[in-house]
Amino acid sequence: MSDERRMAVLRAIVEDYVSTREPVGSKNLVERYQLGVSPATIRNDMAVLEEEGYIAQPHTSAGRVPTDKGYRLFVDRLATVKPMSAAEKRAIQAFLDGAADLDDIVDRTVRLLASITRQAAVVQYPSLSRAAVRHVEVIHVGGRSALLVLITDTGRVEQRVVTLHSRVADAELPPLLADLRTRLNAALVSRRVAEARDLLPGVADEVPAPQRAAADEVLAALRDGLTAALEERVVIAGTANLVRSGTDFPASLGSVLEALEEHVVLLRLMQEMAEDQQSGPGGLSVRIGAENLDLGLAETSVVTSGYGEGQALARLGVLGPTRMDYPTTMAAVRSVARYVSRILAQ
Amino acid sequence: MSDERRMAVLRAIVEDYVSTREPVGSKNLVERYQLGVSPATIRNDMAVLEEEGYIAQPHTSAGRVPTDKGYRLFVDRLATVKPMSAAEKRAIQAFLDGAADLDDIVDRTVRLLASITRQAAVVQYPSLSRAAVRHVEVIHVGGRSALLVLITDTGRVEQRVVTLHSRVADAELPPLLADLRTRLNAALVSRRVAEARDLLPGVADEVPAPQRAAADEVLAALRDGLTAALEERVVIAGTANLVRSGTDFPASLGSVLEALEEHVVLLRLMQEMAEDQQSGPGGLSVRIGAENLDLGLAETSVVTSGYGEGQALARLGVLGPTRMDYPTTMAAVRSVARYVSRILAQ
DNA sequence: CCTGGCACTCCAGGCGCCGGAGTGCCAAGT
DNA sequence: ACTTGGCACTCCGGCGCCTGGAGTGCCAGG
Repeated sequence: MSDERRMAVLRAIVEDYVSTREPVGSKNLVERYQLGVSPATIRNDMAVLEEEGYIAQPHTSAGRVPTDKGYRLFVDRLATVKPMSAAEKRAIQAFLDGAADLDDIVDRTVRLLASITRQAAVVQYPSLSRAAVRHVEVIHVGGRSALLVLITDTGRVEQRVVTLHSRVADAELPPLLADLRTRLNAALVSRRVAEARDLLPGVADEVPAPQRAAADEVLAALRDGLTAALEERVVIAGTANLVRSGTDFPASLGSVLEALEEHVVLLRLMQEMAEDQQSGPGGLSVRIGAENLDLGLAETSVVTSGYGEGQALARLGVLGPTRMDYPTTMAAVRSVARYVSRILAQ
Repeated sequence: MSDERRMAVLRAIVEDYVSTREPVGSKNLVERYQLGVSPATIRNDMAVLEEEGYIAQPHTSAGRVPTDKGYRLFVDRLATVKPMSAAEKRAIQAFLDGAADLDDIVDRTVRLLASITRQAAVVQYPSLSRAAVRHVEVIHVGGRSALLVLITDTGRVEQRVVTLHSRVADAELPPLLADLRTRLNAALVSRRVAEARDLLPGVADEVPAPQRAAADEVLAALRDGLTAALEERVVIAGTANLVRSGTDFPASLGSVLEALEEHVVLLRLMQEMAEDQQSGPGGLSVRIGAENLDLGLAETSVVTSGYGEGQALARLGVLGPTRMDYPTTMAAVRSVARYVSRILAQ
């Protein structure tokens, strides 16, 4: 019972099913792949594979279809991630190199991923709790309003406008704000965002009593901005691609789109995938079908990779039918993640 | 030939077809609506309506279905926009009142529209070329970098980071930037964004020669920011709703999603609808089916309304199958537009 | 352990059939 | 000049039937 050949059979089944979308039978298998044995032998192997839960038949006397477990084994041990061609690599680089600011990078990346994989793409903004405060600015913009600007070392910028209601003379406002600006930068710069938020009360305590109320108003807004900077954000694209391969989603297509719009769900998924220790080389992580059933994404597979410094800043990836071409998808995700990381490194 | 009754028949056909999704025949029509005549009479009317192009039959001996032209007549002259219930109005208000900044308003609005109409919703950011500059800030953030912040009176904020390459002594940087800040605010505040962009060269000309190169670098970045502020942005939601009523889109569902992702297409559509002088009371405008064929949105209808000051700031609306419930959809779009305008007025 | 043969299963799709819903038209009624 | 009932006609949609083909499991022999 050559275990090796059975694996070859499983691989052939997955590849064939992915490309034809039809249950694959023993006869076709030996015709299309060099297995060197007769259909009857293959049938025996298939019976074992079915017993072990790697494949299944839709109904008696039909061909076999890989199960989620079968796909899992395939990506973990059988698939060889095909390297991308030089031309493709160059295209990726050229497309991403034109980006200006962070928003632009994220936007281009998600479109690029969607178009080269022909599936739905997801990119999470680099931020997480690892980001640190780079600069805080407090600007008096006429009247009793002030503008707060918060810049993190991941390139993210948050701003808030505060209109002060406290009893402070108009003339005192500018010096008060300038003072706050100095204190804040001294206290917060190069702290992590979450840390910085916890330090705000300490800053407030050092402000002289008469101006304390106004300072509190400003700090409340800043706290708001820091919280927003902690908040994860995602961008998606290529949902039309899901529809195109729509026959692969019996009935769930609607719920898939819903999940995609519910950014909270996506973020949780990305989070979980980041924690998967099974994530292979290059930070690639794959979720298959029912593995994320709880999220309303049964029948879908997700391939993601970390990106950014040490692949820890955030994740990006694609989402498609369980029956997807894992090797090429994984290659594309990995390549894009690398180039984006490189660009962000500047 | 009572023209009046024929219109009543058309209205009944539209309403029946919208609610049943099935071609409607003369017999059913007299049963379900109080028309006070016999089926044979209705048949005569229907023959005329078909002759005039308002209805059509999918095949001989089937019921009638409204054509695009029929829907058009319906919305223009036959439909009575049902006012929303007090409870619904309160719900809308409550949902929007919690919003913090502009992004939050837009985000909540688009989700709200999608959920109450059960269709796809689109909200364009208020900006357009009407927005004016409220404040420009130039901040020195350590080293040779400066942060530019641009605020418009529509609440939009753009920021850019510039790293200077010109030959300017480190010590000269702060005063140079402060000087620029003053000049820029003097020249640009309360100008329209497009106007402001054209004024930049004038500002540059007044900078003393030795610092001219550095100033140009800063102004280039600001020009960039102003251009971005001019750029239209849209947000969409509720694409899953389109899939749910998927049977109404024979084959085009994919292209509809594509169009939705191509923000450029949407913006052009919004633009065109804003120019439609047929836009009825309350700034409502409706596009039906093939009227926007060129955009890949055949079989789709779009209902939008302007919102913001004088309904001129931007547009919002929903997009769904041609066979949609126009009266309630129009009512919902109108109500939401009003509340958003009210909130933005502050 | 592989292989050819064989009997069995079962879906997919083509065919024919009919009922029902709908139409157009006409002649008669008001 | 409309409206109406009657009537013949059309045609889709669904149902049942059937058959061909692809696939399987099992067995006995190499």
